[in-house]
Amino acid sequence: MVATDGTERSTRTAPANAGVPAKPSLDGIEARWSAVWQDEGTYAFDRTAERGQVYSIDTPPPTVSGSLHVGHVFSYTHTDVIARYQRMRGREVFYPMGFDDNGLPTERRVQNYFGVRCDPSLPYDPDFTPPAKPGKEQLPISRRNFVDLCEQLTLEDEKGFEELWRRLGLSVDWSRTYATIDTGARAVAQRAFLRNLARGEAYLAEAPTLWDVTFRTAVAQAELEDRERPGAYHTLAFPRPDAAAEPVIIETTRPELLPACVALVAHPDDPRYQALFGQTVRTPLFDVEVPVVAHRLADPEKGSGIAMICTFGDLTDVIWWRELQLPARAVVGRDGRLVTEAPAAITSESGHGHYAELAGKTVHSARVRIVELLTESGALRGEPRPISHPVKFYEKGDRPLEIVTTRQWYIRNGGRDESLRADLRARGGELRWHPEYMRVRYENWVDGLNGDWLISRQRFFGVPFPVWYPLDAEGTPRHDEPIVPDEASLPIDPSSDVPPGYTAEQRGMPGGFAADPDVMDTWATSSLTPLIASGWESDPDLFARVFPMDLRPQAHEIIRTWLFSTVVRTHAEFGVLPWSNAAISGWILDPDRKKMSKSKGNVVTPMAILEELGSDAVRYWAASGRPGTDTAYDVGQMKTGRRLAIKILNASRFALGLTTDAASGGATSAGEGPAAQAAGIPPATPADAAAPAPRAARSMTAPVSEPLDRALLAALAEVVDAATTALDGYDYARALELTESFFWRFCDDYVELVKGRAYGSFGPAGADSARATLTVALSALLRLFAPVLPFVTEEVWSWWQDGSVHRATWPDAAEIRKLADGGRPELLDAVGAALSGVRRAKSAAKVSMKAEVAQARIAGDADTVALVDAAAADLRSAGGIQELTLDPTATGDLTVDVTLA
RNA sequence: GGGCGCGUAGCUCAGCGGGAGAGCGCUCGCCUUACAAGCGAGUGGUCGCAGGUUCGAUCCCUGCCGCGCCCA
Repeated sequence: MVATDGTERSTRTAPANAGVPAKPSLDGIEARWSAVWQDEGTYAFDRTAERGQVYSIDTPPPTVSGSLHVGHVFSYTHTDVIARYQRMRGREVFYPMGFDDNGLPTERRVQNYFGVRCDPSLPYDPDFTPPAKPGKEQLPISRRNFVDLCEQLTLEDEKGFEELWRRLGLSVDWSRTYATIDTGARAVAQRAFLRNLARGEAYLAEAPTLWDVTFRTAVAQAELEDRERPGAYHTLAFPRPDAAAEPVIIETTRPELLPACVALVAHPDDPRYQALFGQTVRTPLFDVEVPVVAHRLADPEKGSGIAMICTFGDLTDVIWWRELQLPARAVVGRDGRLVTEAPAAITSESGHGHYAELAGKTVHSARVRIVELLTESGALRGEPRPISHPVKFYEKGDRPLEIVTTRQWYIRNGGRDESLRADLRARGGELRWHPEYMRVRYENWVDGLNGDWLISRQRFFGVPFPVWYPLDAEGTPRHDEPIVPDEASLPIDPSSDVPPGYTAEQRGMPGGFAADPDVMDTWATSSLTPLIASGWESDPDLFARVFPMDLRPQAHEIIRTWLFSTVVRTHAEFGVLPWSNAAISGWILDPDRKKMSKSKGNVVTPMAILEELGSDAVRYWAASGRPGTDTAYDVGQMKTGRRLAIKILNASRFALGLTTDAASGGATSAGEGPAAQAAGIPPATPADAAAPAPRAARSMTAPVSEPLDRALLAALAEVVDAATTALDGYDYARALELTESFFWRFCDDYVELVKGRAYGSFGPAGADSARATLTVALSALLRLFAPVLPFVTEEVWSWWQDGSVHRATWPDAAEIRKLADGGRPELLDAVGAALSGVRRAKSAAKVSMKAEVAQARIAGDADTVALVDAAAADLRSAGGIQELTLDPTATGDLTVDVTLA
């Protein structure tokens, strides 16, 4: 028969049984089914679906400059399980894939890979080719050449990623990929920025900024981390103007900032310093007069309770400087060295002399030298006292951050506006979190914001700000009058594109224009992934069908960055949440309970393990990890998954064999009995009717008459209900556990019990009942397993069903329950316990399980024994029991006394 | 320092007011025509510690100890 798409599919159309291989195997199923899914468009998004029918996913774009590790496999599997479940529930799943190629990690990788570095002052070289091997010295190249290399390398990386994802079986629509630096993403990032700017949510400000001196870029609060570092308290004496008065003693960990000192500060209630407030002191060495001021943030417990305020040693300095309106005397430059020119406040000759000793030195060297100078002058009291204290670092950097005053773009995020902060906090409350307790991470973060979101980065590979500045007659940029492009022209690069109303010759000329030199923070682009993937402003029809999205899956450590920033952007643009659900995955830990990360060198490459054990096995492990819970990398669990997959192959082969071996009653065509409905087999079409109907389907017209069969189906219906509830709550692990444990009972007890009857030992009615039950149960089990084990379930499905299991409907508990017709799940437990008792006796006697039992006597309470009695014939058959006696008079647990033959 | 999560069998983890569970491991057995990459049976835990609530606590409350993470 020819399938609807025109391809030959012999396994689906041959006479019964021919589709079931004699020796089923997992070998090669990943490649085989990935290709079929691709060819048949199994996961293609139907963009005619209405919004209510769509389930849309804001997939995390992995950073292509890194490599995928098992942590990715872990969390992406979780999302895929949900996607597959929703698809089977009848939702049209919008599941795109992005690649994050934007930003510093890519720059670093390109530098190392090609042995180059970006020098923006160089002109573009159209003939440039990178050296075959990176040389010792990094080759300086132009910005455009550098960006070309970034794009070249990330394209290769993307290919490798896609190959792995396909192998893993992600049900992504691969026709819908994006990269965070591609044309569409740049246009979205620039458009969103221009809208922020127009509404006043984006603004340019010259302000003290956390600065990484290695990368020479500003960094945002969200990218900070505290690291414990050794330091030392230095006790310094500040002389009073009245030389006779006692000097003021302060303690500082950063004596090199003494030339930047603008005041001393103590707590307003501190009795020790009441008399000093309003007075002045003079800085040692530099002899600058500074006031003693009061501020609540001065900690009376810390050091001597009085501190020096420098511009700027830390973020508290910035607060003091701003709130107390102190002058700026910056000494640390963007390169992390003390600037050449002494602050103007230093006027004395000796002050200049001392400063000259420090100028040009790194912060570290300056500290060493100033300690010597302070010691010589006598201002340093005692020895420095070593301490350990938290120091702020850029999370990707390895030198402490400095604070320098620079001009930067900011986006309002509630950090300086209580009403916006409250609104954004409320958005977090609106979002459904899985697991629920992850919400507090969001709230902690919002509550702790101390400023707006700084989005400028002084880097090369990123989305440029779509902004130029007019130059006045002296050639000085007018930062207060930025020139912006039309939205229609986006994306633009202001360093090569010319603003409206100007000519290219005017670039950099007085009266002309200059480009904003910076690029946006990667999060400024990543925060727009729901808009990039949905075709915001470029495909309004698609956008209306998929946005706001249903799900954001992501890791917990980027709630403050990715999740929060996305909420900020859509709140500003649309006044809505970007998605209704956030599923937060945990981390992968190595067997020593350490987080797996590249820097720890304990990362496992996923492709090897996928090839060794199969994708379903690895997915099984991933899906066993509870939502949000950190999970150990566990090869043993993967092996269990592989065994499960093999078991599904074998059990399916057997069950399908049982349902087709013996001649069966009716000759009706497939898909018309009630069991056929419950098994998910569609009604026959005219084309199908011409072909021989699989016998598996024929027996499904038979009624499920036996109590044991009804019990099995009743239990199955309960499992379907519970698994459905679990998946609706994003608890894929619970759903898997329920399905798996039912499946083992199905194999070990039910199938063993009905084997004889299904072969026809007790006549056609009993056989048909068993076969119908096996078929219904197998069909439902395959579909329950399908989201977690897409390959093996598709393989088995193809033996006897049309179409993909991944487009089949999710099992319907009500239909199964109807077939069960009042069957009692406890019957299965009771008969299972009886069978177990018989096995125990054989095991204890060390005889084969097929050994005959002369007599078995089963005692228990009347109800339980009656249940066993209802399946007595199957029990006798499965246990090889010649004489079965039932005693319904006992109390307590079922007991089984066995006399072997 | 504040917040959140977690401490249950040798290991990995479920359970979360009335019988302490699964998988792996280990022991013993079985070539049983679906499966020996299998099957059957068994072994194994004062459920972190100390109080409290309750007729009853692994489960709820309080405190403590340990581990992890987030935030300062």
